Amino acid sequence: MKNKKSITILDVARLAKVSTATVSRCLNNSENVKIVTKQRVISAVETLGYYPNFGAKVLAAKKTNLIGAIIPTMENAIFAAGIQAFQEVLSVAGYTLLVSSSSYQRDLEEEQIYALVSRGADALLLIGEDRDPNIYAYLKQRQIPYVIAWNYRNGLQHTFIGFDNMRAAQMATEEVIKRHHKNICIIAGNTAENDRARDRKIGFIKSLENHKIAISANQIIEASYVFEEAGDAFDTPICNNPETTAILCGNDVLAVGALLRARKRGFNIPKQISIVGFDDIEISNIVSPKLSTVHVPHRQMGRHSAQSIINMLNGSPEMKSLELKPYFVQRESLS
Amino acid sequence: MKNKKSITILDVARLAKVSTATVSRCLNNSENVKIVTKQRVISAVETLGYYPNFGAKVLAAKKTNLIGAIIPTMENAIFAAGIQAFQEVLSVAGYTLLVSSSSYQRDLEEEQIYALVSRGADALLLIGEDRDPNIYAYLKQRQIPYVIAWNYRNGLQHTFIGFDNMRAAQMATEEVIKRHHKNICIIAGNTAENDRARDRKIGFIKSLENHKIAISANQIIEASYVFEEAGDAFDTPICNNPETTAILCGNDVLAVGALLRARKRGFNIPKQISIVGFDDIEISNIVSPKLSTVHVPHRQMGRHSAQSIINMLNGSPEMKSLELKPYFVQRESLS
DNA sequence: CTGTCTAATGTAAGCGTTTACATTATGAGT
DNA sequence: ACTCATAATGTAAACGCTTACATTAGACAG
Repeated sequence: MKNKKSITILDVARLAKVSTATVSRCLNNSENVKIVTKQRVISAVETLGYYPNFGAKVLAAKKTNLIGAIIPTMENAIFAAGIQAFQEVLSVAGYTLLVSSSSYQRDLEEEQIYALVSRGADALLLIGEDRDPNIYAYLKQRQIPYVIAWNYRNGLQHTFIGFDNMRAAQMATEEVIKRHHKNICIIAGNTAENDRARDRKIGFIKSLENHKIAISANQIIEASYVFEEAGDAFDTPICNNPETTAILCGNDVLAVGALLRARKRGFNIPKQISIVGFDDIEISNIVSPKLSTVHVPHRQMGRHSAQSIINMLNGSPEMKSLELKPYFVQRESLS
Repeated sequence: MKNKKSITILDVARLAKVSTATVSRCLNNSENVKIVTKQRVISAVETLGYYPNFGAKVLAAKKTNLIGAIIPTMENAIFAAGIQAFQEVLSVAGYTLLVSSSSYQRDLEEEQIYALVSRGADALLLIGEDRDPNIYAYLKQRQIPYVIAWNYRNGLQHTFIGFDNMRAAQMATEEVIKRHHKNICIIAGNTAENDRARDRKIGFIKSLENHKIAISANQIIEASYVFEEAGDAFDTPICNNPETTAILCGNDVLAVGALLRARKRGFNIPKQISIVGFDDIEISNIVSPKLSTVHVPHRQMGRHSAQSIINMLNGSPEMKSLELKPYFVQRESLS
C-alpha cells in the first residue's frame, strides 16, 4: 500500500516466462498447473520479493475474505471469548476478522454496520436481532450474508446461532422458586435497546407469574452492565432488605456487582440472600461465594457462527439456524 | 462485493451531469467543489443507491484504512480492554480494526502478521518486541508502520507505547520485601516466547538479589496463563509450604489461580501467605482477599497506540515512543 | 473590454489483479 | 502416424475508483 514502483504480477510472469494468468493460478493454488511451472513461478516470486496487491485482488476477485463482527463490548468476557473462538475458526479458513464495538448503543451499532460493509466486510456477525429494519434491507440489497448470534428464533427471516434467552431465564427462575423463595428482586440489564436483556427479564417475570409469585414493579430494576451500577441497584431499599431472599440478575456482571455490595453490607450469601447470575463467565467461579448462574455456550456460538458464515460464503444458501442449549450451574450463591 | 451489474461512479456522474472526478471529490469530502454541485451529486447517489466499491477504491487510493492488531488472546481482560480502547480511537478517526490472536505462540503470531498485511492492513499493532528480525525487515520493506505496545525500550529501533516490565516487577518485589518477607516463591508466565514475562521474572529476581534474599531455582516456576496451571504451581511442595510467606506472580490470572488454590488448601491469605499479581484486571478486585497487584495502563496503551498509528499514517514519521508508568496497588493479599 | 488569477470542473491514464475464452501441448487409443 | 480428448497455458477484457494535469468559468483590476 505504498508508492515505489512496485513489483507486479507481470514482472513475475516475465521472469518465469509464463503469462500473468498462470502466475495467478499458481498463487491461488488452483488446479491445472504443471508442477514444474509452479516451481518456476514460485521461485520468480521469491527472487523478486513479490506480494500480490490487495486492492487489485479485491477489485478483480470481488471479495475481500474479511468478515466483520459488531459486538457490544470486548470488556465483557462473554463476548471477548466468543469473538476469540469466532476468529480462530475464521483464521484457519483463511478469513480475517474485522471488529467493531457498539457499547450497547443502537445508533452506534448501525453506523458500525455500514462502516464495516463499506470497509469491505464480505459477511457480518451480529449480536441479537433487534435493529432497524432498514439495516436488514440494506444487507439484503447488498447481498451481505450475516449471522445473528446470542439469540435464537424460529423462522427463516435470519440465520440464528444462539439460544432462547427467555427460556433460559425461566430455567434460572425455576431453580430459585423450587428452593422456596417468595420474595424476589430482579436486576435486569437495560432493556431499551437490547433484545437479550429484554427476553431475560420477561423470562424471569413469566416464571414468577406462572408460580403465582407476586412481584411488584419496584422489585424490578434495570442497570447497565457495570459492577457499580449493580451495586447501587442492590442498595435500593427494595433489594437491600431483610424481606428479599433472592435476586435474579440479567448477567454475571450484574450479579457479581450485587453480590459484592451485599457482602459489603454484611449480608450472608446465600444464607440471608441468594443471588443468581447469567452467562457463566470466569468471574462467577472466582467470587466467593461462587455464583450460581446460567451457562451460556459462548465459545460454541462463536465457532458455529464462523462456520455458518464460511458456508454461506461458499455458496450454500441454506441459512440453517442453530439453537444451542444453555444450562443452569448450581454453585454457592443460591440456596 | 457481488455480481449484479452494479452501479458505479460513472452512473452517478451521468445522472448528476458532472464528471467522475467531481463525484469522487464530493464523496471524499475534498475541497473545491461548489455546494450546489455537491448537492446534485449527493442526491444522484441517493436516488441510485450507489455505494463505492471497496476494491476499486483501495486499488486507486493505495490504502485500505484497515489497521491490524495481533494480540496473544482476547480471553485475558487486559488485552480485551486494551484492544477495545484501541478500536474506539481508530473508529472515530475512520479506521477499522483487523484482529487476530496468536495464543502466545511465536510462529502463529508470525503467520498472522503476514496474513494481516496481505489482507490489507495499512499498519499494525504488535504486543511485545520479541520476534524474528525477518519480520521487522519485512515490515520495513513493505513500509508498514507499526507500534509495539506492552513494552518500552529506549532507542529508535521501533515505536514503543508501553512500560518497563522489569522495573514494574521490581517495584512489586520491593513492596513485598519491605514487609519483611524472606522466603519467596515466583510463579512466572512462560518466558520462552514472551519478552514481557521474561522481563517481569528478571525484575523479580533482580530485586531479590539486590536485597540479598536467597532464591533457589526451584522456587521459580513457570506456568501458562491459566488458573489451573497456576493452582498446580502452587501445589508444588516448594510453594505449598509453611516456610514460604510470599508468592510473586507474573500476572493476575496466575495470582488468582494460586490464591484460589491456596485458599482451597486452607491457607489464610495474607496471614500465612501473601500473593501479589500483575496487571490489575477486574478480577483482582473481585477475589477475596482482593489482590495486591501492579496496575498496568492497558486502556492508555490502547488509546495512545491508536493515536500514534494514525499520526504515522498521516505522514508524521517521527515515531515517538511513549513510556507509561505502572504503579503498585496495595489491596488485601499482601501483608 | 482585456488580461490575469483563482476556483471549479473535466479528461483520461493508471492502479494490479482475475478469469472467460482461445489456443496449444500432451498423450492414450487406434 | 493420426485422432481426439484433456490438460496446460496464454490473451486480453474487465473490475470501478482516484488524481495529475488540462481546461473552462468567473471575478476583478486596470
